[in-house]
Amino acid sequence: MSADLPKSRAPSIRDVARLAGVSHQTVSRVLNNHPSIRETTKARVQQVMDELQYRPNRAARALSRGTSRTIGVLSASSSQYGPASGIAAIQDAAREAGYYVNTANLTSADPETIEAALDHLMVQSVEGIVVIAPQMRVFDVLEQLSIAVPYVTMQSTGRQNDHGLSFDQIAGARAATRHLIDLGHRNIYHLAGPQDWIEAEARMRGFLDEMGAMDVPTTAPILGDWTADFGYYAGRELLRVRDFTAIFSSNDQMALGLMHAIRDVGLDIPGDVSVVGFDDIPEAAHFWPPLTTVRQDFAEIGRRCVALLLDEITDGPDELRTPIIPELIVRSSTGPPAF
Amino acid sequence: MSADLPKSRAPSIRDVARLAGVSHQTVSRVLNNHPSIRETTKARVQQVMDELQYRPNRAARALSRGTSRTIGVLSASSSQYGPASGIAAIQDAAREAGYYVNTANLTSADPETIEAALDHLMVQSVEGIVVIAPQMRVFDVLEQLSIAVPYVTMQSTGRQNDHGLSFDQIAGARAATRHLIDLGHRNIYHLAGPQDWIEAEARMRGFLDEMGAMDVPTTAPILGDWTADFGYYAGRELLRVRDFTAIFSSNDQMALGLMHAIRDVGLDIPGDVSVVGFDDIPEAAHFWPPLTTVRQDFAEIGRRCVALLLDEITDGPDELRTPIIPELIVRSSTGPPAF
DNA sequence: TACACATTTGTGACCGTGCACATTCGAACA
DNA sequence: TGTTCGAATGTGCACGGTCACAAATGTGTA
Repeated sequence: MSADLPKSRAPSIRDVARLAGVSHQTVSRVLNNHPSIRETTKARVQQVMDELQYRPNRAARALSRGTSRTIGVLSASSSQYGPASGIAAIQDAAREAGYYVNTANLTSADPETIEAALDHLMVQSVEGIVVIAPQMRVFDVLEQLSIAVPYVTMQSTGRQNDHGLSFDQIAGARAATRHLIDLGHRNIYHLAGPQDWIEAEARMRGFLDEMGAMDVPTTAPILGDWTADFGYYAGRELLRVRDFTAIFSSNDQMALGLMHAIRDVGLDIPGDVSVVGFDDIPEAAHFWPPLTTVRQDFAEIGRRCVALLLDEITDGPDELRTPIIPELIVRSSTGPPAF
Repeated sequence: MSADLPKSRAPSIRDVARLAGVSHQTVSRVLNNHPSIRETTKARVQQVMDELQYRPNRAARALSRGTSRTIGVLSASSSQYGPASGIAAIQDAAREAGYYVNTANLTSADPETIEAALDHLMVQSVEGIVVIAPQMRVFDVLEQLSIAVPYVTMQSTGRQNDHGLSFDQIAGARAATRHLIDLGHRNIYHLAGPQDWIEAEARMRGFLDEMGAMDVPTTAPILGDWTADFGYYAGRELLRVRDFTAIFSSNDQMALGLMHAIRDVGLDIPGDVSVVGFDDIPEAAHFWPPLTTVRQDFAEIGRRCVALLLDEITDGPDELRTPIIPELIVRSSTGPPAF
């Protein structure tokens, strides 16, 4: 209410400079804590900045140095637990590193939508992209557009030019499958995720690999859509011909729907049918029965994604690519077969 | 590979102008589709833009017009279903309106954290903020800092200067409570959300109001933390003295934990205890038993938030503030009391 | 043909910051 | 006291758009 008249404009670097009796460049140096600045000068400038409540203008900064300090997130089904925790972790990690995050959601998977979402990110001149929509065709579009910035994804694509962060989905799926085989099951179904999803593919491969390695005959996996609704529907269908004693579901939600269907027809879990999920969402421990599942640490993966991306932006080492080993959480939805 | 030498710089408005044989201002006019531009000129410019793969630079734009076309989201527990769907909806709606979204997560609720998160948003000169972290103290900080931009929240705060979008939580909670009373229950507990949360407060008030209106004696609500784990723990505690026939939980996750605890001690749902949740997360229909709950359309609320905020930014009408009426979804977790 | 007037286009400055380069300052040393 | 050299600071311009204003061009009418 004293000297600070209601200027319409926010204070700029030059306003600070004037009041501190230095040049605007000196103020800039204080901002970026340049080494050769006298302590007294620095203190004086900082005091004026406080008084004026000065905030650097991000747009001007971005324009001037040609770099935005922003990373983009390309994400599908971001209201689900997995993607959502990943996004949250990415945001926290990015903010910690002084970066900003912009997210573009994919509402469908056709090329135009993907392209539009990418455009939305590129227009903001993001310096890198984390892809949480691990559908193969997203990568097709990414490669085809020859995006000018580095990108990483949470899962390994298995392609030549792999930008993936290999959380070892295959090992996780194998552990889950092995658990069922070890319990004595020989008729095991796999409820997979949607075709085209990298995670679904990897988990399916893990299932098939383990079944093959243990010489257990396999039936074709059922392709689902990740939802509990689909799990229920698939369960009802499968139970019309009851030729199995265990099901490995590609995620916890579908497992929940499955268990619902199994109980609906009056069967017991795990007495009649064992169920294994994947992800270990926080609710899984309270399903009925508590669900045996494979824990995936989304937060850790999110953090790694950012670290990897920033490394790539600044051309760092590759050690972050060592895969994360998943953990099988055995609860009460699995047991030996009845006969 | 012809004229476009590998310039290091991205093409600017002036590059386009040169090649199209017009002034840079004309190009700018094409970009902002100014009315008085000859069709032929416009076409020519647009063709050059395509050839050059020109993209307007957002930073330059923001700097020049002093407006960022960005809104901020301040969010807590953003990996949970509710906030996550809200955020996704906000992003979609904002993008549709030509706005960008930046999110800041709150990892804790102490003033410094809140202030830091707000700072993160303000530095990006957001034009408005959607608050999805409806803790009272967040608003304390918001008011105290006298934030220079408009903000809205999904829930009504009940304060004088209300920035809330009134999804009618109280009505929803009353409907849920009424449902239990109508079934004949007279000993009903309420498992509330954390103190300080607006939603928790509103649902609790709805519960108490309805109980009072129907002359049913009330016990003090139990304050939880929204998690299934807590629901389980609270259930175990409550069941040591079994003096109730129904519980109304403030969200579905806690209801899930509750049901887990109830079954663990060998009781039947709804035979011995009825349970009602709140939110209707997609999994609720597949809980065991399928959960009676109050549906909340997070996506719709998210869209409204953006609409309301943009209206406020541009000083529009207030009709969007009419509350959304929630819907009670009756499933199988509720029934008449045993005696 | 000349004039008024609307439509279309151009010119130059400016937004706030960082960079390259120039300058000044101050201490150490001959 | 003059010289040298690194540390500290200043100057001017560039970044890529938009804005206000000026100029050119086109159109209709006397």
